[in-house]
Amino acid sequence: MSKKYSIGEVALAGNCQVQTIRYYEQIGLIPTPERTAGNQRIYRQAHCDRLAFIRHSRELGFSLEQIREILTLNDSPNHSCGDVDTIARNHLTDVESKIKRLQGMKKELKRMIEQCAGGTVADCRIIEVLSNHKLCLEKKHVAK
Amino acid sequence: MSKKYSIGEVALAGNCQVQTIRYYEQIGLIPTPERTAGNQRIYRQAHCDRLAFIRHSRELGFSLEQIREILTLNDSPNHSCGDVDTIARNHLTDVESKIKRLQGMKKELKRMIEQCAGGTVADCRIIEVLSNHKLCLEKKHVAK
DNA sequence: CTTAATACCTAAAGTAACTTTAGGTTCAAG
DNA sequence: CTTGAACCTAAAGTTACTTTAGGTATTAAG
Repeated sequence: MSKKYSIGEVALAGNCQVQTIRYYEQIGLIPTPERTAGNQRIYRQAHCDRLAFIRHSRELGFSLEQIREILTLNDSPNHSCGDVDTIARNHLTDVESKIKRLQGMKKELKRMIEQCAGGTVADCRIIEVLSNHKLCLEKKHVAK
Repeated sequence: MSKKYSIGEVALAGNCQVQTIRYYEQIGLIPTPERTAGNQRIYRQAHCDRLAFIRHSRELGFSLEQIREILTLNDSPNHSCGDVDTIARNHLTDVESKIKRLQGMKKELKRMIEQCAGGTVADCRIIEVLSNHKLCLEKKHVAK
C-alpha cells in the first residue's frame, strides 16, 4: 500500500487549511478517505494529487463548480479536450474583464486621492467625488 | 416639503434593486424613511443622495464597512480629512494588488490555453498544467 | 366602482468558498 | 501515564446581496 498521510500533512502540502479539506470532502470534490481505528482520516498520494489540482485551479481563479466540471471530464480520458478548453477560455475572458474593471477603479481612485488637499472633511474632495458620480472620469462604471 | 419618492424610483435612480435598499436600511446604512398610511416607504432627496454615495463607492470597490466609516466621518465635517484619505489609499493599494494577481492569472491561463493541441482529455495540456504546479510559469501564486 | 396588474411589504433562506466556534476525542512524546 | 497537539463533528458566521414565499397597497382600465 502507498504511503499514508494525516489531514494536517495533506493540508500543509496543499497549502490550505485542514477544515478546507474537510469542506471539499463534504461537497464531494474529494473522495471520502479511509479512517484509523480512532476515526481519523487517512489519505494516500491520489488524494494529495487531487487536492493539488484543486488548489492550483483555485489559485488561477477557477470556481469550485468549474473545477468540479474539469475533474469530471478528466475522468473520461477519451472525451474531447474541447470542453476543458472552453471552460479555460471563458475563465480567461472573465479574468480579463475583471482586470479592466479594476483598472478603471484604480484610475478613478488615484485621481480622487490626488485631489485631496488634506483639509477637513467638510471640503474633502474624496467625499465629494464619491457623492457625485458626475465628478467621475468614467462615464459609467462597468456593471458587476 | 421636498419631493417624495417610492422605493422603486429610488432604486432606479441608484442603479440597484429594491431589496438592496431595504437591505441597506436593515444594516443601518440608510436611515429609516417615513411610511405611507399603507406602510410603504417614502423617500426624500437626502435618501437618494446617500444611496448615490453608497452605490458610487461600491462601484469603486469600497466595502460596506469602509463606506460606513466614511459616512460616519462625513457626519463630523470638522474632522480632519486624513482618515478618509487613509481609507481611500488603503483601498487603492488593495485594488492594485488585485490587478497584479489577476495579471498573473491571465498570463498563466493564456499560456495554458495556447499549449492545448485539441486532442482528447487524456493528453490535455490544460489539465496537465492544472495538475502540476511545477509546470506553471509563476514560481508561486500570490496568496489570497 | 370594481377588478386586475403592478409595486410594495416582511421574514427567512440561499449564494460562494470558506472560516470560526464550541465541545469533545485521539495520538504521540516524554 | 499524562499532557499538549492534532484530530473529530456540527453548526453558525462571513460579504453583499438575491431569491423565495406569502401576503397587502396602489393604480390604471373598464
